[in-house]
Amino acid sequence: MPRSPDTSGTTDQLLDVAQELAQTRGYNAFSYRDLAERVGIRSASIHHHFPAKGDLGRALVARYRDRFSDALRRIGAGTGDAPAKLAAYVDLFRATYEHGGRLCLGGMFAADLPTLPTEVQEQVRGFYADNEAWLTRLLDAGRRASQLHFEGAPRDAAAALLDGLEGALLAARAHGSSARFARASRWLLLSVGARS
Amino acid sequence: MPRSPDTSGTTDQLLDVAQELAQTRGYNAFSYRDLAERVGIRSASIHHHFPAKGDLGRALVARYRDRFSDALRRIGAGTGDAPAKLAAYVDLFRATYEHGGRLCLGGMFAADLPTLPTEVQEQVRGFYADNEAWLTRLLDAGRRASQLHFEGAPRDAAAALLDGLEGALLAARAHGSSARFARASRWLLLSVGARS
DNA sequence: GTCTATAAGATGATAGAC
DNA sequence: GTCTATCATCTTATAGAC
Repeated sequence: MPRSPDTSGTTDQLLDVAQELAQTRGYNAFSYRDLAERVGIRSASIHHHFPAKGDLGRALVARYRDRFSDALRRIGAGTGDAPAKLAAYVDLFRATYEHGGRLCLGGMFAADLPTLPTEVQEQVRGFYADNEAWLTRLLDAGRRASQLHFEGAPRDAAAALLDGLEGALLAARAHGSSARFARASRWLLLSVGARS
Repeated sequence: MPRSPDTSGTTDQLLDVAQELAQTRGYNAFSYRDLAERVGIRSASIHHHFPAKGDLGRALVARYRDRFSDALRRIGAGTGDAPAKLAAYVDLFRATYEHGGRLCLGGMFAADLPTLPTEVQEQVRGFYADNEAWLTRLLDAGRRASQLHFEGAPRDAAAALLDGLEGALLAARAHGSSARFARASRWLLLSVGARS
């Protein structure tokens, strides 16, 4: 009988390693050779899985975006109130930093944007759109339910929240401090009136 | 009689062009050849001004940090109240985006951090420290004077503010929209009770 | 201070054998 | 699906002439 989806296939292994390098060093600071050495095959073999580096980049953001959307759906379907869901959202970013000091792939690729193939650029914009839309809905509903308290448009607060978290990852890694992330993110929650 | 400091010397020209490329594409996505073509000399000649790329990187952040500190001093020495000074601070970042969709060099190099020579890494951390210290003082004084209104430690608000602005530049460029920056930054000002 | 010439190594990529 | 071999190009960097 067939096993559950073999997640250790070479393609997945390549994606896993490439994602780590992309989140840590950025799109332009890792090579097929870097991947090859860590996965244990020759760099030429990678082209069988991803003919061009742009194909790898596209697959990378597409998968990241899918997984992130899944996480948002899981949080949204949960039983907690808006502050709890917001805390769970923040925790997604905290976990990213704890995972070897990684940045959000969306944020990292946003920094690399003009150097990326256009299809990858579009995926990055999609990642931002996903997050802003989800956050806007959560903030709006939370305020209507008097669970959150802030001034201004939910859409603006959502943008500021996402940007704050992306920036907090950047700063936390620069400081080499998870506490630095915690301080900035705690304040963000406070600023939308999410008492915890 | 000698002219005022010749700012169009080759070294300065190289720094100017390198800064633009660094803010736009990142440290690893521009080469001595890119600089050479734009400045109109041969790439080998650049090594006379900056023997290794790390020297260029260090000079780049050092100058950026100096200029930024000057701007902070100017704002701090101004006559306005805390909300006005905060708005002027935000405007520094807005102007960066308007200047050809550039990111903050500090934020961009924070994204490139692990690929940077260690001396450059230290300068980047220094940039963050400069900004956090300056913002902390401003926020603290502003709240004591009842010109700003927010909860939590000024140091945490300062971190969140800086991170929000770095992230807002990233997002604005991804969206190709100065309005996107305006929305996020306006909300940030609102969140510290800076009525404008 | 800028040039030509040159180097060693990296990079993304292809062809073709196994 | 992975390998060896090979490629053109790019990248940082040096030596030495002008």
